[in-house]
Amino acid sequence: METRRVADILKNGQPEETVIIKGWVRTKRELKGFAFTEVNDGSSLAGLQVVLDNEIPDYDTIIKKVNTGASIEVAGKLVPSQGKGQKIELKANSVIIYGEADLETYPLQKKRHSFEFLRTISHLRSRTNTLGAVFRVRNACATAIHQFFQEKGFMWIHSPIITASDCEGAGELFTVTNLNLNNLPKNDAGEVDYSQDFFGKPAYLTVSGQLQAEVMAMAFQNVYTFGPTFRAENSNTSRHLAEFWMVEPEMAFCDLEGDQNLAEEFLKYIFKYVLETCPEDMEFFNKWINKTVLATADNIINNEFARITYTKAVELLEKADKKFEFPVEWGIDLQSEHERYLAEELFKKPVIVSNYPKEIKAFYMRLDEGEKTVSAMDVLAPNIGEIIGGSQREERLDVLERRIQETGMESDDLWWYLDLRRYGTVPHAGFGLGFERVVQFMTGMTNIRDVIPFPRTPLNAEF
RNA sequence: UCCUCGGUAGCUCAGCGGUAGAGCGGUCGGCUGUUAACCGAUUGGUCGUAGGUUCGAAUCCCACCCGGGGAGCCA
Repeated sequence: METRRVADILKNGQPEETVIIKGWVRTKRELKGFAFTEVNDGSSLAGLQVVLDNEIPDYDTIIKKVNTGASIEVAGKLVPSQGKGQKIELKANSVIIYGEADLETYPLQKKRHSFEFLRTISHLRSRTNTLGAVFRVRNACATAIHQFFQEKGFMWIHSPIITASDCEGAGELFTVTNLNLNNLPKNDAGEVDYSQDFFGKPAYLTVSGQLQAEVMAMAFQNVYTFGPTFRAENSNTSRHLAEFWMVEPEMAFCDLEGDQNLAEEFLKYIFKYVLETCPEDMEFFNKWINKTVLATADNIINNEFARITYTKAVELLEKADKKFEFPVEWGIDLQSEHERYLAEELFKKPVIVSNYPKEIKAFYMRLDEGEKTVSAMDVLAPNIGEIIGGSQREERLDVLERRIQETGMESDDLWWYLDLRRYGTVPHAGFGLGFERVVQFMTGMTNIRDVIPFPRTPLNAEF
């Protein structure tokens, strides 16, 4: 007989003759001669209440082993519940114990734990309500991303995880090598001789798939990457990971406005999708984690994002009735406090800021008329800050070469990137989005380490 | 990396120079419909690590390690 998922049983909500479920015991309430237990199989936030009484075979031995954390299989009858907390419950006919859990050492209790503590038991924390809900939402979010792009005819492309050049210059890189670190080959100058390394030159974990996405967009028009990205930056914040997932769409024949339109449509789509597919989990976050989660989602879905230029943003900040730690003037990079003011206090919704000074942005962003600004845009979200960063790319070979020089990049490494402008260049644009930040924003979780199953941060790679 | 707060029982914390505490959890007992069940009893500690001050240090000082929050960098 087929094993049923608890989510389906609860959704159906009807009595049934015989049902089998498999899962992990969350709680047991033992009375004289019978017991209630809640079994969770990961399919939903709510578990199924199972009633065990001394008519089942081996009741006395089984009841001692049905403890929080134990894995069991229950066969029985779905009946209307006499209690108040649930519509139906499973009256067990028989129970199989797969694996016991020693209550004296099992670290998860029937009460709330701090997220800090749960991080020290990442191999078990997914069995808690909150982390369970987070990872179901994370999955829904990933599904929504693929569905959004696939529906629009974007091709999912697989950018390399190992790259041999630090093209974007974004942050510190992790080196990839198979040289013997205890006996490094040296050249005449006493430096490490990478010609003897696996790739014959230094190699790194990717910090962005953007340049490769541009390559593929020059053949397939609309593409996106969705995969892991690495930064060896020593950042200790609630918004940074050394290993995180990034989504990077790239569109040929597209300008900055089209880029902004896609970003807005994209965020609306995934919020809508998650609300529709994980209503129970979202209610949970709204109740226990952050009471503005549902209102925020509603705000995203039903309002147009504000769109202002950097120049306008600076104007607004200069006349803001608020004292900033970092003073505002045209030319500065916007600080966290400035971004927060715009998104949280002034507009109270996501704000797209565009056309930043060229000095504070990357070399590949398209130079605007007047050559003071570039066609960049950031989507700033309340409580999270920058959630999306994108731009129209510089498609003009001469301008791009000039910008590479100005920003001190090594054009020899970029020969293939420049070739895209030599052969059939087109205006194109794209953006990057930190996947975990979207999950954070959506769930209201304050620390990014709690929205990825196995967080990688400085000094932390245990699991 | 910087600023700041913290590290005491399995968990969450109180104690802040003079015998190491509470709640929860665990264990045992009670209870025929529980819902983080309830009631009673009980168990549980190198006070992050190493130095120093003191008659005496969980408590004061110093260094280091680890964690939270904020900042920088960014996604």
